[in-house]
Amino acid sequence: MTCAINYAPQLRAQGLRMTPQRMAILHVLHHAGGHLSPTQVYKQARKEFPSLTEPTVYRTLEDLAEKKLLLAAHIGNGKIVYELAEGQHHHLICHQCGKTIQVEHTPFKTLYRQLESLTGYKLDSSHVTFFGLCSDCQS
Amino acid sequence: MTCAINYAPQLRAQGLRMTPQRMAILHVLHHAGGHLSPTQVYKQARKEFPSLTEPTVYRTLEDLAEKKLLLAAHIGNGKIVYELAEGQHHHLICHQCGKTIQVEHTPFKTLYRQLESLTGYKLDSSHVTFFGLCSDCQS
DNA sequence: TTCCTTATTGCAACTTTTTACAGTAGTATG
DNA sequence: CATACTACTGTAAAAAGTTGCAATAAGGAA
Ligand SMILES: [Mn+2]
Ligand SMILES: [Mn+2]
Ligand SMILES: [Zn+2]
Ligand SMILES: [Zn+2]
Repeated sequence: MTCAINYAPQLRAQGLRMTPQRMAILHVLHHAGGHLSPTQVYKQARKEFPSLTEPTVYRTLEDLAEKKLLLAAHIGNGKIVYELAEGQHHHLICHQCGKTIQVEHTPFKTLYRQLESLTGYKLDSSHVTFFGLCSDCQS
Repeated sequence: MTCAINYAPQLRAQGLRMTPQRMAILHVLHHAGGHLSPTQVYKQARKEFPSLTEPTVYRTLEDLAEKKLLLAAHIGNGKIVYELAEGQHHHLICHQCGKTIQVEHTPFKTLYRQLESLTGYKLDSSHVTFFGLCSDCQS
């Protein structure tokens, strides 16, 4: 739990404050080592900080994602999950069996540059989800 | 409203049935000419078929998207919208001002091929959303 | 330490989305 | 037509996510 205090400087740098609620939420995500849904975060973080409420969890996850401390991923049907922002990557999900794999950002760079010069948008290159059939499910 | 009957063969080909509920939903999407949220579809389709219920709308939108009659788009924060599946395209959304533009699939083809040979996944190349800053919001 | 500013939280009410299951109604077939 | 099969729908209830607002508490300054 104290490990989460290490995020205080990053928060402060973004104009955010460190609170026990945010400590609990960051701690949960820190130890999960993967993607968690808001509900999962809520249930687990409550164990460490029982008075935590849902609105706080949803707001915190959104705020921390906006400030790039977390990554949000859309995993289909409007489901959203979060993880600590560490390596830059994207996801491929099999919509037959659900198997998910990560891919580095590197192969995307060319496309991103093309899109940027084509549209004038400056893309933030983060955490896009693609769907398809994994090798097992293609037969 | 009767225009929606034209989708019956496509439904049938996928093992689905044409019902008055689906007629109403397809009709709404057909005349909207853009992306609608499930709630918007529900409210509008009720005008044409007042006994329509929410579970039917959510199920129908998912089913029709799965069978490729509709496209689902994740537009951030777990929000999802649907449109009739016509041209193949993707979206760029400005997360400052919300301005959304379409881009053709063509420039994605090379990347998709790379990812497929890299991962063994067969990607379905549909309707991905990217976020960034539009030209106006970059200053 | 104390004070001040304002970011953050909890509360209460609300909206949206999901679930399980029993009843209904497309549609193919004779 | 009449029948049978089963995809589809509505109901009722729960779960998940959202909103506005008043009270609280970080954390910088005095
Ligand atoms: Mn990830
Ligand atoms: Mn679209
Ligand atoms: Zn698979
Ligand atoms: Zn913009």
